[in-house]
Amino acid sequence: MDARPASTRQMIEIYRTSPDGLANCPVRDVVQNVFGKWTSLLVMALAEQPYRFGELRRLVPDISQRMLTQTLRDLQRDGYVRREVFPTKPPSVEYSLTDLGRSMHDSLQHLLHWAAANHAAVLRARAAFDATEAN
Amino acid sequence: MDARPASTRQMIEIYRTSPDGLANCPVRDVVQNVFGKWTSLLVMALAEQPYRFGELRRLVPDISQRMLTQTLRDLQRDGYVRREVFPTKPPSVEYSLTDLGRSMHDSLQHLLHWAAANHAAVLRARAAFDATEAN
DNA sequence: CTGAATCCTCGGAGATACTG
DNA sequence: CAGTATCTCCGAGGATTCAG
Repeated sequence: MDARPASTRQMIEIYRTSPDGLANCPVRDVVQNVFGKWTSLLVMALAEQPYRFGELRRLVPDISQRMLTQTLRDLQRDGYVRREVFPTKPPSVEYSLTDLGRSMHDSLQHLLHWAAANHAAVLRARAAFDATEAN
Repeated sequence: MDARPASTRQMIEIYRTSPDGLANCPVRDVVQNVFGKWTSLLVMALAEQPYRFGELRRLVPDISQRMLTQTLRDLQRDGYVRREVFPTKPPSVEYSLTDLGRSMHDSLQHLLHWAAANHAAVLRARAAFDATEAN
């Protein structure tokens, strides 16, 4: 429809023409998993440096240990995170980003920084919307 | 902590030091709302051109009309989408991206394209993980 | 220290029917 | 045509307890 190489139109077509309808859409399959409640935060942390389980737990105090375990496992499963076990006296496990994870983080960065920079604008929009909606 | 202007470390600090803990974190507040099941798809569609309600419905056949209404409303509330009502004989409503929405879409693009390009790699990682996990 | 196993809650999301 | 109103279901996510 237009000249752009990977146009939004093409992206929509990818959504629409995926095997089992939209359920197995490639883009969504990836993106949805990136937007769990804790995923982006952990990816950001691990993009900075490798961390051990307990370090991540202290770094993100609000996460439950169940969610930390599960999110790390999901990230590992999708190939974003590497898990290394060191058989020390109390066992220690180190998590780090793979090349795939680093690559994904680079693309995610744009949105994260945009969000940080434009949060105020979104809040203003919300307040204005709620105000005009209240009548 | 380091030289990067908006470093991941700073991003993590933004997460950690937000008013009510992580609950009202600016970054997450924005990002979470962008990753609803249909949000990115609708933003992509509207980034291409304005659409009317029924057009969006046909463009995304799998979405229920309830979710279409609700997602569009959420997008409008956060200032990403403008809603214009034309009092024609059968009323018609047109949705289009605002400047804020277009700006957000530009940042989201990177991840969407990354997802489309790297979906195969993720699938391979998953298969390998599940294989070694099966024993 | 690094998890696994259970139980429970809450909200996202779908199906269906009705309305200006 | 463009929505609202209910009902329901399911799974993400949390709290707690147990284990290597």
